[in-house]
Amino acid sequence: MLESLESLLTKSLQINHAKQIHALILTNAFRHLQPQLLQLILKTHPYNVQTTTHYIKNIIKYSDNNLDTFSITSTIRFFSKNNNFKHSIKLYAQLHYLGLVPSSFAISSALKCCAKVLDDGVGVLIHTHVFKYGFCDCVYVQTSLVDFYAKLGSMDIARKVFDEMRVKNVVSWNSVLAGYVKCGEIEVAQKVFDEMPERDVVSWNSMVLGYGKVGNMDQAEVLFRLMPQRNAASWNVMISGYANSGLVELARRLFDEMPYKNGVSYVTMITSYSKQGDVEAARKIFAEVKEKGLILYNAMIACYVQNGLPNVAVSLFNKMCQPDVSIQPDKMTLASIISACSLLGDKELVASIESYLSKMAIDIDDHLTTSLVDLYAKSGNIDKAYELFHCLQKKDLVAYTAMILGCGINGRENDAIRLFSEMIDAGVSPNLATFTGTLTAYNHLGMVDNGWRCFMTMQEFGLVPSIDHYAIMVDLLGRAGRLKEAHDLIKSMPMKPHAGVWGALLLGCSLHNHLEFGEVAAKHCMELEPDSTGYCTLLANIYASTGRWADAEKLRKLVRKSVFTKAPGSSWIG
DNA sequence: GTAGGGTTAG
Repeated sequence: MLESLESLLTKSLQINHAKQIHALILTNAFRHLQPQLLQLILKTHPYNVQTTTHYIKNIIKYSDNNLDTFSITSTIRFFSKNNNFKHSIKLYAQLHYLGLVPSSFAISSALKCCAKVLDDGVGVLIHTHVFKYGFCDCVYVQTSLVDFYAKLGSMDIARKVFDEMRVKNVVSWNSVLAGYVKCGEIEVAQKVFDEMPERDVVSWNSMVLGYGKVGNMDQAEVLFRLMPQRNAASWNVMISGYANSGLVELARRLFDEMPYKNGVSYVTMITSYSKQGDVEAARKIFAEVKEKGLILYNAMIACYVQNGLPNVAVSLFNKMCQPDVSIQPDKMTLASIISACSLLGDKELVASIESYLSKMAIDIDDHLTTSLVDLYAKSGNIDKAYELFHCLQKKDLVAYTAMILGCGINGRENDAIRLFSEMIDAGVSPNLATFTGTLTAYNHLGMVDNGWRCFMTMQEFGLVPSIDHYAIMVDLLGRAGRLKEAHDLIKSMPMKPHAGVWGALLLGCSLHNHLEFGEVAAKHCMELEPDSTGYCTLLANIYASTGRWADAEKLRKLVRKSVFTKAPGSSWIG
């Protein structure tokens, strides 16, 4: 029986056989055959990826560590191919733990995964194995090392490994080239490109990408026209290059011109239009695609969320989950949907997302955690937000900003300010949103001087205050009665103040009964928003409290009159 | 080995 099962295992490539044998082996008696079982499953693919993953995990779990290098390597490659990089890395660690000698395949696959998830710990460990097990002349292993360090941004090490390679192929050259492109060193990349003994379409694409990255689309275009052959990636890097330079029309022209569009092309166009705020153009592209995949849906959903249409995003999400479409959302989808929930304040949807996360065993990474931090903070559960915030592997700009804003709207201004200085100490650079949150906190606390100092540090971070930052500062100064400073700040603004800025000054004036600036501010407000009566009322209050009763009454009459004449649709007079 | 999707404000 045992013998026949073993020979069956090696011979059986039929899917139905594979399933039967699988069932048999799981009945305990044949545990020792699990390495072969793994091979069988990986060779025949009797299940879909999800089920296969599930079984493989179980087989490994119950294998009593009797797996061999070959089965583990195949499994590492299976996980890697299905974007399950963390599992690949874990398995490589297990291989090492079992005292098995890794193959060149295991090493290069595991390094690839480390590069994908930027796991420098395991990656560097694998580098020591390369020496230990003597893979110094294996071009695949060495190239994976170059690629790993290049992706990590450690170009000096990548270069060192590359220079020491005795045998190099075009992929090795492309790896260093892509590394220099990635960190924006286009001159060095150009030098590498010139030195290359052989170039293929990937080399050319990297150069086109590199020039696009540094904003030199002219040179990118020159290379694009010059390259001996193009593939879809060539067109796509040009499209995203133009899109990232804000030249969406040129991107679109190439998109229309390209002979064979693929999924990436559509997604690139949708994302470009999304960044431009042109939701309708993005939606048209989306509608054009016949076979819609997960990434396309993700791009469209993100577009809706980012452009203030969370409800549309949620309905598209619901559509993709329906049986006739039946696309499994992943953590990217969920990050956008959580953001939508946060904007909508939809408690029911939040509950269903939470159960989905646990049911589908979604890998909750820092990105996803950050969107949850924002969600809980915005919905008032600041303790839970804090808890998740502390669970983050790496607290980045977005996480700090979400937390600072969250504290601000939950009355924890002191926490917001503390988090701000914590983030600066941690070497994380704030952006405009961070300052919005922090300045708002100072504003609520009425801490004028600290707020002012904070405002002044914006330029140290290379930031130009937006109109809203000015509005917060005017509000802060105005409430504190420092009306001249507020007025001076408005006059110094490089952009035209909107009604919110003047309104903040007017509010300050009404709190402190300051007529001179109050009249100036009110005049601007009424010019900018002639339909709004609130400004008249504020000015009338100033008149009244400074004893100018006649002016006050005149304005109030005006207000009453306009209430009766304006906006008939919303008026009870009808 | 090159190209595409996610999180923070308004």
